[in-house]
Amino acid sequence: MEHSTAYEIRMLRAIRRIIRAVDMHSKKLQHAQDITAPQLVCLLTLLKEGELTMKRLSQLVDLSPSTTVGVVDRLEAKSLVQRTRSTHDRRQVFIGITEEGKKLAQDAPSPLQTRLIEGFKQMPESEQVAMTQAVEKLVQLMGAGDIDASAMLAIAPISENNLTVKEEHHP
Amino acid sequence: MEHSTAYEIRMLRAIRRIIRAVDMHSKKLQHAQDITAPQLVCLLTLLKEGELTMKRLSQLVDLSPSTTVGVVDRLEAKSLVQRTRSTHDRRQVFIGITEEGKKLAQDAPSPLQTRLIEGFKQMPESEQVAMTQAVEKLVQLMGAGDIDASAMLAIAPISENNLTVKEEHHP
DNA sequence: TAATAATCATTCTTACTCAAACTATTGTTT
DNA sequence: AAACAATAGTTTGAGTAAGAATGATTATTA
Repeated sequence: MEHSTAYEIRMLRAIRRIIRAVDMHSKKLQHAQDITAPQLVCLLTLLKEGELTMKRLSQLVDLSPSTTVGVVDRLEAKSLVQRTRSTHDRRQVFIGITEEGKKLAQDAPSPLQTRLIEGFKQMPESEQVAMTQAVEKLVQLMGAGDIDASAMLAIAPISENNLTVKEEHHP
Repeated sequence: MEHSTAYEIRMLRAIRRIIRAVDMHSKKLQHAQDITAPQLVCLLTLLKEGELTMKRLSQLVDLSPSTTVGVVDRLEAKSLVQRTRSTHDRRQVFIGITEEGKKLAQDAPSPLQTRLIEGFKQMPESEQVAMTQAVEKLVQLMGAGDIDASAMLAIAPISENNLTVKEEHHP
């Protein structure tokens, strides 16, 4: 095991636990609200952005198109979204949220665990920043940072300066 | 969206990207080495620990028993591990690594991405510590911290002070 | 214009993941 | 000993995930 350092192993284990916790929370959501985390994330994205093509939606939720098709299928089966073929470019399909979907999305719990949210809020903001940046740095190291520009703009610019905490008002 | 702060959204997105990066790396591994990350993690655990019951293995690799069964099935199909029913307690099944499995495990790449490993090594150790602790703190917040005691002891205690980085020497 | 390339959504296959239900076995109670 | 509970492994069902292949459509090139 000469290719692994101690921190690497800890990191790997931590990542594994995060994945598991996310999945288990999703399963709980499914049981209680009849909707899973990926489904809810898609629905919230559609609520916020309006009609989207499959490709654009898959980019926004960080899923491959083939996966997103399945998620949308399940949402459509529950009448939470609907598909409309574009007339201009008939390859495209617009996915829109229904009234029923809006209702569900608006009073659904956060796709992130309440436990995490509560703990997060109780941390001093400096720690929130540090933690978020550490995780984002991890993402960058993993090469998962090939993000489209618009998404980067939608997210507050990440710089070292942010470590010195400022009050931040978001509209 | 009043239940979400800006950092929460960033965090959620970051987690999604990590999950995706891990999965994609596993798919690459599968293509190149005919073994996936979960399979390799199980194999490495068996190499290190020797024969294990299904329950113990699932605990060590942070997977549910039902999931672990599937992974072991696939490893067994490739003759990398074998099952032996216990004679003392015939409910138990011991899972052992085969010679073929040992060979593969010994010169297999790390289940963690080389890209991450390289980037990680090039960071100053203080940053490695900070990052690992931040991620572990996240795990704790997610309630994925119901870990067996030995694992907890192996991990340095996480306190707020640790986030403001100090040099740390570990034996 | 015809052939070719690129794009979008989709289907198919393989694998991972968990909870819940099920089987077999062992331990405990009455 | 019979009834009951507990435990270990497994099967089943639903969902997530990605890549490869496919079909339809649009854009580009010869």
